[in-house]
Amino acid sequence: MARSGQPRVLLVEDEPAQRTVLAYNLEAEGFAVTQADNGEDAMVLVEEEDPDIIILDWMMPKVSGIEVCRRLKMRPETRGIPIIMLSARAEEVDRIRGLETGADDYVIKPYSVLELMARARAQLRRVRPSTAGVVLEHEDIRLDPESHRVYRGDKVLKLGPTEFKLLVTLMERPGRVFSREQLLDLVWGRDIYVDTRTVDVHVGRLRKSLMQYGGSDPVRTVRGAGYALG
Amino acid sequence: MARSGQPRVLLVEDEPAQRTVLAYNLEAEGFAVTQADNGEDAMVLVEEEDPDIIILDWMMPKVSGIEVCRRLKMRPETRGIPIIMLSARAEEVDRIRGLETGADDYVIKPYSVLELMARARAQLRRVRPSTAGVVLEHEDIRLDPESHRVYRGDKVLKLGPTEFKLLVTLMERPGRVFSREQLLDLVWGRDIYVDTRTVDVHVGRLRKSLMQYGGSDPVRTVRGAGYALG
DNA sequence: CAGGGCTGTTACACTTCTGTCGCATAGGCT
DNA sequence: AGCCTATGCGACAGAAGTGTAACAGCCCTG
Repeated sequence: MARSGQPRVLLVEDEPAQRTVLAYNLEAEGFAVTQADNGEDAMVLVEEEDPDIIILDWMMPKVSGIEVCRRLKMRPETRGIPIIMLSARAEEVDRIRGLETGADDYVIKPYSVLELMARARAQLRRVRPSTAGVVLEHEDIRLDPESHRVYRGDKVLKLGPTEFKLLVTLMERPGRVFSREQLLDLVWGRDIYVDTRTVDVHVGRLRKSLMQYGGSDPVRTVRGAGYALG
Repeated sequence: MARSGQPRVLLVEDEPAQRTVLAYNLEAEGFAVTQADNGEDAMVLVEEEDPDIIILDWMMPKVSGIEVCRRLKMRPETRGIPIIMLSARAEEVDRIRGLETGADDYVIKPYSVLELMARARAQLRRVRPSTAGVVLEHEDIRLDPESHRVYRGDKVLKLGPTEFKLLVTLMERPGRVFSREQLLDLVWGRDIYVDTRTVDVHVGRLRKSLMQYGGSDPVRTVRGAGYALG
């Protein structure tokens, strides 16, 4: 099912203050947030809200996070929902157990809110395009996120990993201008510190790749602002 | 309110040397910096300057950074301003997080200035993403902030960055007369030292660009007052 | 461990934009 | 009309933004 609009997140955390801060940040990030403070409610809300992603505290009264996770990953209809586990303990044992229960990612408290946001987005990105099965198209460029292939006309293009992510980002909103900072954010990840000029270089490489069999340059440079497709 | 120009940062740090270094770097990075060396002044300056982001030292005389943060996050009108907390040691970050002051990010001293800049920019981006998907229109001129494109009739116009920002400003309130000083403020940014006559020149350039395919002059000169659209 | 592909940075050339000046012209006032 | 000030506009040097090649480091794979 291809859904648009705000991605829905189910936030399960028993500590009210932490939950509030996280909810605030998630909402600022563009998520529609549903909150639960225990595992039982969480199980119900998964049904009702059908979230795109779940952020789950490990330690909770009644039904623990790990138990919620295990149950959800057992049921076929909820298995596909990415789960990020929050844990207070850093021991490797926990990490392994968390992943064994099927959590898709794992963040240790105290975490950087930014990091958590980045991971949530990454999970979402991972699940969304493929479940949607959408092929992105713009003019004569076709991009299949599932097979990781890019076509121009009837030719298959060869792109590097960064070029690919860059193109995905641009193609998700053709025409929109992305600043170098936004692109760093979306393509490289928000907690990576890379010179903004690097974006230029990769855009250059992407251009070259897109035109490897000829054709016009589909990437528009907006001086003083950034880059856009078309 | 859609603001353009330099992002404003309120830097609150009681140690003069550190404050100076940071202010210097922030300014070099394009921020308009307001400084405070204690929490009380900070609270006042938040009102007066309405900053886009606050960088806040944790340890300070009188009102501590934590307290400032807590107060600001409590009030709806200031809650949206991102706050980056500076803390002296890693363990303290835990405590700050434990206190749930609601800071948006934390940076541990000694920090890399580069990192702090990156985080500040990231926060700014998070809050001020883009002027919503609205297309500004006035008579036969259409301006799409997202794609950074300007049309007159069915022709795409080519504008320079300053001309574009100038036009955005004028189109946000068609008919309103903006003084040269206001335009400098809105388009160039707060404390940029530029001759007011420069506005004339850019208005001239904007006029030329808007009429590059013919058409009437949509910009009205109000002698002794400024410029307006229509 | 050598080779290849990819990445991030840097340097340089090139283009476009910017701010200021000087002078022409228009508008308003007495 | 005559005067004075505000505005328009072309020119220009310097600044800023951008494209690209070159390079060194990294992580693979064979």
